[in-house]
Amino acid sequence: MTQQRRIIYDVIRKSKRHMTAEQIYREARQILPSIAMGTVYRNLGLMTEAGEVLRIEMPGRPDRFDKTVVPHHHCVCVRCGEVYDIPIPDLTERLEKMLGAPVEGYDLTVHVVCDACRAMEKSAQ
Amino acid sequence: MTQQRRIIYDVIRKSKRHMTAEQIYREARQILPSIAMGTVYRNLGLMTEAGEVLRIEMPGRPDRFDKTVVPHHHCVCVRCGEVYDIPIPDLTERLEKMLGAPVEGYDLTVHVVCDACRAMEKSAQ
DNA sequence: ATAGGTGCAAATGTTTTGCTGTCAA
DNA sequence: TTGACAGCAAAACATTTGCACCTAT
Repeated sequence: MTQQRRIIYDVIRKSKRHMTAEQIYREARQILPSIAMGTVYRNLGLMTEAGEVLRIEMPGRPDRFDKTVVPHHHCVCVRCGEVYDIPIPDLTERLEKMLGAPVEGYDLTVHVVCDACRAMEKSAQ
Repeated sequence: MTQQRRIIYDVIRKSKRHMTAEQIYREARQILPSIAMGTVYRNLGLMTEAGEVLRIEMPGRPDRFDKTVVPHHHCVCVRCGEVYDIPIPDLTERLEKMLGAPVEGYDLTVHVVCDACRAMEKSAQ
């Protein structure tokens, strides 16, 4: 494990949010200014393959990375774009029942208005 | 409605598949060789906004376009990448119940091995 | 010394956009 | 005739990759 990889991992582990590669890069540069974007992407890919972090993919948005590697679901705020974990059970069996065929997996992103944005809207009106 | 837009729409309407912009472009060029990729994208965007076609977005794959505009779900074959409609009911209420909060919408793509690929695998072994 | 990782820059794939000219209403 | 749209090329955006160099074993 190189210095760079350790820094990238620490950034992800310390963050309460689900960060994009760009955000991780900016944080990592605070610690090691010479680190390159390519190195961040390369290590994120390797760490994802190794199961050390979880890559969250959503249509039309940059990937985000999660320190919690057990499979779980996410929602995205339609106002601010922030991504959060949500406590929803695995739907594979349900989908197989509805579909009547084996399911290899699925992508699910729930669109919501997050608490912060809801509070803001309430105070604004 | 311009000649180009009519052609693009016809290509989508006549196809049994869910085509990418690239595929639509290739088909359209058979009819009007001077048509430009930008024109295809521009019209796909306009037609999507107008509700004339449905844009199917999936992480890491090019968008696909569906002549069936009523909201419904799709699956993607993990072998060949082909996209199909699937008959699954709307999950909004279920998600809201599980989440205990309002849901603005959601993206769901089910990963499967399609019939064609399943048949191929069966005959191969 | 050597296998692998780094930094840099260029390429990738998809999609959008600026601009100038053209066309259909 | 004029506003919308075409064609073209360049830019945008997220991400990957080739390559020469470096660095820990």
